[in-house]
Amino acid sequence: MLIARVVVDVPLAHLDRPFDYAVPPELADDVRPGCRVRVRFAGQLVDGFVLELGDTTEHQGRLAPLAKVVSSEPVLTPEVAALARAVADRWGGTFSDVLRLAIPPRRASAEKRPPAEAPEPPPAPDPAGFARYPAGPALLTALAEGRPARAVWTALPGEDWPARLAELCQAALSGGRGALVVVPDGRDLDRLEAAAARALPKGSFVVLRADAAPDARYRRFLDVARGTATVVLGTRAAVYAPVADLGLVAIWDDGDDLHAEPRGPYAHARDVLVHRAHLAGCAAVVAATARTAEAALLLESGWAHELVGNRSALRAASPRVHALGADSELARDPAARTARLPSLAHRVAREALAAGAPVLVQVPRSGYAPGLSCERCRAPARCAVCAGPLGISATPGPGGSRVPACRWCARPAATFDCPHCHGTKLRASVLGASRTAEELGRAFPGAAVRVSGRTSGVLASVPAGPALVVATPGAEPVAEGGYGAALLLDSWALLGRADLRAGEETLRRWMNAAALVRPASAGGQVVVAADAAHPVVQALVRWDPGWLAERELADRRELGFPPATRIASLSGSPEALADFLAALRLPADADLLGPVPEQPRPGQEGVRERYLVRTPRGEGATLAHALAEVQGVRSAKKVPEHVRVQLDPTELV
DNA sequence: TAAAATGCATGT
DNA sequence: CATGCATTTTAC
Repeated sequence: MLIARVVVDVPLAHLDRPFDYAVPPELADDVRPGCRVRVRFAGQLVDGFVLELGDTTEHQGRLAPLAKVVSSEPVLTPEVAALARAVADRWGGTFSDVLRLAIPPRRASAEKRPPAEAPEPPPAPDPAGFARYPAGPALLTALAEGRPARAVWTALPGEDWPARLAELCQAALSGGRGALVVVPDGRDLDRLEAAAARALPKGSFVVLRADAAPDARYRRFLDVARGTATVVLGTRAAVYAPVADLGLVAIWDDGDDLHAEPRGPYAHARDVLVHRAHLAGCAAVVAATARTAEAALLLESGWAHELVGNRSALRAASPRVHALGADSELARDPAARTARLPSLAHRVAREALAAGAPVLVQVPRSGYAPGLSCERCRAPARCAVCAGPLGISATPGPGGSRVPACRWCARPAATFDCPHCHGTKLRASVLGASRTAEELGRAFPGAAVRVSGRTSGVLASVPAGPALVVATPGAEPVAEGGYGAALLLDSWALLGRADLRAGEETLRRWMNAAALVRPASAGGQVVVAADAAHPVVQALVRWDPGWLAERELADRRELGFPPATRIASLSGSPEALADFLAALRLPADADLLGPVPEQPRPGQEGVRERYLVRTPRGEGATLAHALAEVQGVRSAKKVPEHVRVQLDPTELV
């Protein structure tokens, strides 16, 4: 008798295992490993995937028959199934949670198309693009020969990274292997797609983006599953794409928090990618302009080699970076930043504009005055009704009025009474891009001012020519011919954060902006509004992201934070947490930290708190298993209140 | 949402 | 303490 091992699509943790079903003779021709089926499960008809076919079962009782083969298309490949299982285990989630991210919803119409012919592999790429990196040509050769080379690539400032990543894919493809590249957002994906169109044969690659129409999304997924397209370019969910004969996985800007999956089991694209390279025995490239502590650990542990520019190439490519003194007015008072732009920043901007070049101005937040605080005691101003933060939006209200309002519940705050000191006046604690643009317009009359940010719309690029381009981090447009200068005005907001990653994240944002500036030899200058003695500022001035990443890693080791340790965050109501912890069998050397009250999220009710569980890195698997076990017991008992479990969450205070 | 297991009142 | 019926639990 033919038996199908089926993974059913139910979110219950205690049912996270395959179930055997008998294949009725009339379905035997259609059923295939990896295909979608419907089965009767606890009375209900549920969706599932066939993991494998066999002729034996461990199950004692009578096997139920498969109800239906939804489609014969093998969408769950053995390699992806193994990856999904590993990810679920590593992050304490369930297999079906991961599959929901990995396999897009089916669209029957897309399956009707006959599979296209796979294009011929291209020739190996010209290594000239990597000539400035001593280890570059060897990496290309390794990829073309199908060897599992692993690198942390730190791109030189001004690098045409989409072209380089396309060349890495071309190398893998020339050796007959597939490749997978993950980037943070749609704008980066557009650039990568354009570069791939130049370097790779037509039809050999597909672009997977989460915001694509369901039909197009499934069609492209099928191109990959059927093996017609062997290179996948995409955003974070693409780490699970079923690329045939995977030879290379790569990620761009792994420090960008868009790579952190906000849906369970909350796995980070870089970490999934590293797991995948391990399972598939393929090459891996963790690439960025800056460097994360996680990437530093990959180097330190010997898992990856460093791919960095040589000294002279770095000198030739870097802009000149100026920092301000510690006592500068600008460094201390955000409100003084633009209204009284320090003479240095003013001069640098004026010079660039006079030379006919655009100037990039990086500000921390979009909007007009997104953050407000009490004028007297400087405590952050909160909504009297829901305790959400007050702000002034970028778009003026009726009659051009700018009234403070709650950023969660949108209630206008006509009056303000500070709960700490009973002050009644508000001041801007954070200035937004719109406000900065307004003030710069006054400081440089005659210069065109353009804004790129979430609220006002993100620009992909700006033309050469004098203009002030105000952008929030991550929304900096690429300038044709490079920017003449960049002013980094968001220093205090970034460095002042209590966040564990504040230093690393600040350098990442600064470098991503500064990398768009022309080299110093072409007049490119960067002014950073922060104390020159600060290590993050030093790393920028010397353009040494590796040094800062090593320091960050050492700090985390000292403080006992990831990636040096493994930390699980447990959040929920106090009662649910108490219940959860009572059932949790902590690994022997685990610490339990907390509880700390959690900021209520918009639309969330009741008191929530959070515990952290810390274990040594080597105990991570034990911890994840123990957490999954408790989730299983709770789901079997049908405990109504959910406890959110996140392993190595990005935000750790 | 189907079968099996369990709970519970009822009648001898 | 068997029987019938309702409710809860299981999960192939």
